[in-house]
Amino acid sequence: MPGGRRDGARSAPTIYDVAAEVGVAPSTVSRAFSRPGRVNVETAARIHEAAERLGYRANPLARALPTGRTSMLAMVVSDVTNPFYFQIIRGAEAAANEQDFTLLVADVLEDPAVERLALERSLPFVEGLVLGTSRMSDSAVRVIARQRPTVVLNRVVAGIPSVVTDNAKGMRRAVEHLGSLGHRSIAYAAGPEASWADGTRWQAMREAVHELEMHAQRVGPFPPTLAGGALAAGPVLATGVTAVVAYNDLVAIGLLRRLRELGVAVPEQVSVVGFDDIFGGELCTPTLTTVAAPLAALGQYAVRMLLHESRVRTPGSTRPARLSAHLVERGSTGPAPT
Amino acid sequence: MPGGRRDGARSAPTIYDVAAEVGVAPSTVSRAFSRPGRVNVETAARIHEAAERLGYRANPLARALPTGRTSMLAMVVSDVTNPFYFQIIRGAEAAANEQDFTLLVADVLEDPAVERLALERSLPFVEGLVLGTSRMSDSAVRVIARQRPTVVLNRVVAGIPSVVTDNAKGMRRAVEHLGSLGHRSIAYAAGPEASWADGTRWQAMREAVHELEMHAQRVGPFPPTLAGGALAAGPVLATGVTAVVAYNDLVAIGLLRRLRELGVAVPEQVSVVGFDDIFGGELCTPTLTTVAAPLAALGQYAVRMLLHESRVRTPGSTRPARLSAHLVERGSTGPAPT
DNA sequence: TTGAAAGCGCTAACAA
DNA sequence: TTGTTAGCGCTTTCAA
Repeated sequence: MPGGRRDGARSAPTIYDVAAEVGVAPSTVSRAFSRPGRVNVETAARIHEAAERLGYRANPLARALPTGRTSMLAMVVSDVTNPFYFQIIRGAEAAANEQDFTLLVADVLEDPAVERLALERSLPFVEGLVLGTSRMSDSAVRVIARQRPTVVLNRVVAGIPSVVTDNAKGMRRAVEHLGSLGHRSIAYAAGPEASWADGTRWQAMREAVHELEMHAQRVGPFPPTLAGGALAAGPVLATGVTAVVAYNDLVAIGLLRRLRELGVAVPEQVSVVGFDDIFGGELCTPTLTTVAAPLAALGQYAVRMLLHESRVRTPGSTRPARLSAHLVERGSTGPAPT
Repeated sequence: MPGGRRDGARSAPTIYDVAAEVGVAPSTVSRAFSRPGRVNVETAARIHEAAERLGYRANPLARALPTGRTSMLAMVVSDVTNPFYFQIIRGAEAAANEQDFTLLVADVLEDPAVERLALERSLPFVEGLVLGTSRMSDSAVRVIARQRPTVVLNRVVAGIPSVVTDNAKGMRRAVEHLGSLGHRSIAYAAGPEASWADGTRWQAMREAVHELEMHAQRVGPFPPTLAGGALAAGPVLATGVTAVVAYNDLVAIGLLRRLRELGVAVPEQVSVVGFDDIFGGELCTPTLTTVAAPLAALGQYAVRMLLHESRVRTPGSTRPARLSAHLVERGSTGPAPT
């Protein structure tokens, strides 16, 4: 007796129990649930009534075996403790729940080996996945995407659907903001060189300063962490700029704190702008002006794309969906010193 | 042809393919993987070799159907965006991975209805669950626990295994610290009244001040959020105490910020202590002195208990495991004003 | 519209 | 130690 259940402790009712109760075939019960409309309304009613009475609940595992439909999606994030993901996860989860899917969140600790393992573990259970800032190579991503519908977040991989923040527009807003405060010479405290976001942000800054007749220089790269931000302080000061845009908020906050330790007044002497608008940006002193990425929307949109893709069974548009960012002006930016 | 796979696109190899390749029965292949040792070493070797060659991967869904073993655990948290959970989740995930389990994280948005839905959705897939700060009633928790091995976090439910922070000892440390700084009269900015942690923390403060011949008063309750902390500022100041311990870090940080807006110097005029040591406590100004809950350990321990329990198939000890907390002294506490 | 029957891929008694 | 066989609970073809 496999499963070791039918004995003693009454196991959960199955379609067989319901079928017997109503006096129809199990397949009819199955149909009544999985494709309503393909069964006589009256029969269906009796089936549902009996199911209700018996406390029947479909066993998703049993359903998944023949169909592959688990109603689960995975979201792989490089680091769950990174506040950057909070809203993204929440948005993704909301979108998944909306369509009766469960979201599996896998934390890969910024470690490619862990990432591979997590993927291997969850892949068989899920109908699709969204890769948040994956550390895998483009080709590795493509290998995954061949096995399950996949959407990548904040990165562009040729041939794979993706949803990204409109970094260019966001950076543009930041530069305009600084320009309007009288800053002419600004710096970019760069993040990991391998990062897609880093590349687009710096590129966008160059274009923006050009148009606005300002001047930009890049310092770094630095780790995308508080510590990285602290590291950036020296190099940034060395450039003599009056404002700096950091790769992300963590770097910006780290920078803020270090500048403070060095006795450099923010924003009086140097203005600082972050990127992403994570939790924490308004805890620090001064509060952080930052380019707010549409975090929740990113997660939500990615899941919707994924579900759409897996429904229509076709790769879908491969042109990245660009969600716009906006500037949140807080205390870390001010008029350029004279 | 159910499953709609066997056609065209070659579907993943199964134990049948491997069995045919090696010339043994499928059940032998099954055994070779699921209970090594119960098969001739040499046969096993040939099986593994062939499996490797064919790229065979066990289908966990198929395994789960007859056995109920999905190798998945669920962790239900009241709010994924609450920094309190970051390390807990990570600890839990690490412990799960250690034993080849996948952790499903479900965010229930502090909403009992969502919680019920999430539970309903994930329950059939998992072999056990840890309930992090569940909003459910004790009896609802017991209902769940009857269906799957369950461990509750930071809460004590009679008859259910749980792992909690040693709030009493933690609070004791905080009070001692304040006492040693010369504070004699302190306040507790309370959290939700329904919260188990809130009750034990306040209770512990009363005992500690009693022993140390200090004086304590309780203000609140306040929502366990930044906003709640801001709300607490007025009432706290009204008490005339020189130090306050907040229900948690979020409240403490909110309080810190509001005090600052009100022109009250921290720690010169009032010392503030938080609870939990979440990310953010060292971003604020001044940095936050806090009782550090063993977050990662909590998650880790909970999962280990769970796995143990589900292995031995017996409810296990129902006495809460108490993990100790320690005080992190930072900038928000200082000598009592004279 | 419904029923019978054959799987999905794996596990586990039981017998050999 | 291995093979045979009967499921796990559901879906889906095919025929009625």
